[in-house]
Amino acid sequence: MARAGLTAERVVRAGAELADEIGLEQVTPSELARKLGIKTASLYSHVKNAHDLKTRIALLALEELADQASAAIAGRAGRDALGAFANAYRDYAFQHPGRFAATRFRLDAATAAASAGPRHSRMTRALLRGYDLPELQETHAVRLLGSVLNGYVELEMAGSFSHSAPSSEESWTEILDALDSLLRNWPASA
Amino acid sequence: MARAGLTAERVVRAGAELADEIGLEQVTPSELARKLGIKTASLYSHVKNAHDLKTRIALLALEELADQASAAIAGRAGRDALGAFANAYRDYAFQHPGRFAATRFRLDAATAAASAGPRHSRMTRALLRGYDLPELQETHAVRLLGSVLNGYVELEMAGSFSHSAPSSEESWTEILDALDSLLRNWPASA
DNA sequence: TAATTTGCCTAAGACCATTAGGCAAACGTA
DNA sequence: TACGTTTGCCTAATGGTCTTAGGCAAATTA
Repeated sequence: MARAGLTAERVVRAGAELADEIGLEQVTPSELARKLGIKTASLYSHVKNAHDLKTRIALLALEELADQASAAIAGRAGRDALGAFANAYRDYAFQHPGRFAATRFRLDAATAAASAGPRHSRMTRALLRGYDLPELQETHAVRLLGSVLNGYVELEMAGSFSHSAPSSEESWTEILDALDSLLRNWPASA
Repeated sequence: MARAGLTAERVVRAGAELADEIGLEQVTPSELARKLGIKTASLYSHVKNAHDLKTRIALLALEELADQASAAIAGRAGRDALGAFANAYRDYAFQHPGRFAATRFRLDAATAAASAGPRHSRMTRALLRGYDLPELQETHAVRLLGSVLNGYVELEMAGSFSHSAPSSEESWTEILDALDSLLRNWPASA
C-alpha cells in the first residue's frame, strides 16, 4: 500500500483548509480522513482525538492571524495603524472563515498561555502606544478594541448587517474613525 | 406506561436548562432525553431533529434576552440607560451561558427575520435616541454597540480577561463610560 | 542486507441521530 | 359512561460517528 506521507502538521493544515470549506463544526476525524483519502482510524497516529485536532487548528490560526496583524501594523501609527490592524483581522476572517472560527475555540488555560494569544494583546498594546492613554486606561482600551474587532466581525459574518442599509463596509470605516476619535479623547476616570 | 406529559415548549425549555448546565454544544437529543427520563426516539414527536432543537433554544433565548433588556432600559436615558442595557446582556450571559451561546446560533434568513433579533436592533436604536447622533450615523452606532456588547461578553466568558489586572468588572464600567463619551462626541464624517 | 520504526490498514465496541411501526393512555363526543 | 380517535412514548432497526487494539508492510537506520 502506497503511503500518503502524512505528518501531524500536514494533517492539521488540511484540517484548517477543511474548516474554511465546510465550517469548523463540521471538521471531524471522519470528514478529514475522507478529504485526505485515508481511513479514519489512521488519523489517530497524528492527532490524539477530535478535540485535539480542533485545538491544533486553533493554535495554527492564532499564529497566522498574529503574523498577518503584526505585518500590517509594521511602520504605521495612529489611525493608519488602527485601520491596518483592524483590516488584518477582518480580511483574515473573510478569507479563512473556518480558521477564524477556530480562533474562538476554547483552550484550557495552559494551552492558551502557550498560544499566540498573548502576542495578540501585546500587539494591541503596541498599537495603542501611538495614542497617549493614561497608563491605567490602556488595558481597558485593549479590551475594548479586542471586543469591537471580535464582535463586529462575528456579527458581520453572521449576516447581521447584510439586510439593511448602509453597507457594512461603510459602517466599518465609520466605526474605525469613531474608535480613533475615542482613543484620542479618552475620558478621565470618575 | 405513565406519560411524562411533554410538549414541544417544555422540551425546548428543558433543552435551554441543559444548555446552561453542560454547554449548548453538548445539548443533543440523546442527552436531553436522558434528562427528561424518556427514550431518545420519543423526542422526535416534539422536535424535528437536533438542528431544530437548537434553533428553538436560540429563539427562546433571543426572546428572553430581549425581554430583560427591554425591562432594563424602561424609564431610563443616557448613560443610565446604556449601563442598564449593557448589564442586562452581560448578566444574562453569566446567568444563562448556554442560552446566551444559543443567541449566536446561525439562523437561516427567514427564521432570523421572524425571531426577536429585529427587536434587539430596535431597542438599541431607541437607546441611542437619547444621544443626538446625526441621522446617518445612528446605524453605525447601533452596530458598534452590538459589536462591543457581543465581543466583550464573549471574550470575558472565554476567560480572556481573567488572568491579568485590572479586573474585568473595572474595565466594563470604564468601557461603558468611554462609549457614553463617544456617543456624546461622535465625530463628523470625512 | 538486517533490524527497527511507523504509517496506514482492518476489526470491533460503544454511542449517536433518525425513521418506522405499535400500544395504550388521554381526550372528545355521544 | 362508553366509544372512537388522537397522540405520547415505546421498541426495533439502520447507518453513521469516535476511538482503541492489533497487524502488515513500507520507510528508515544500522
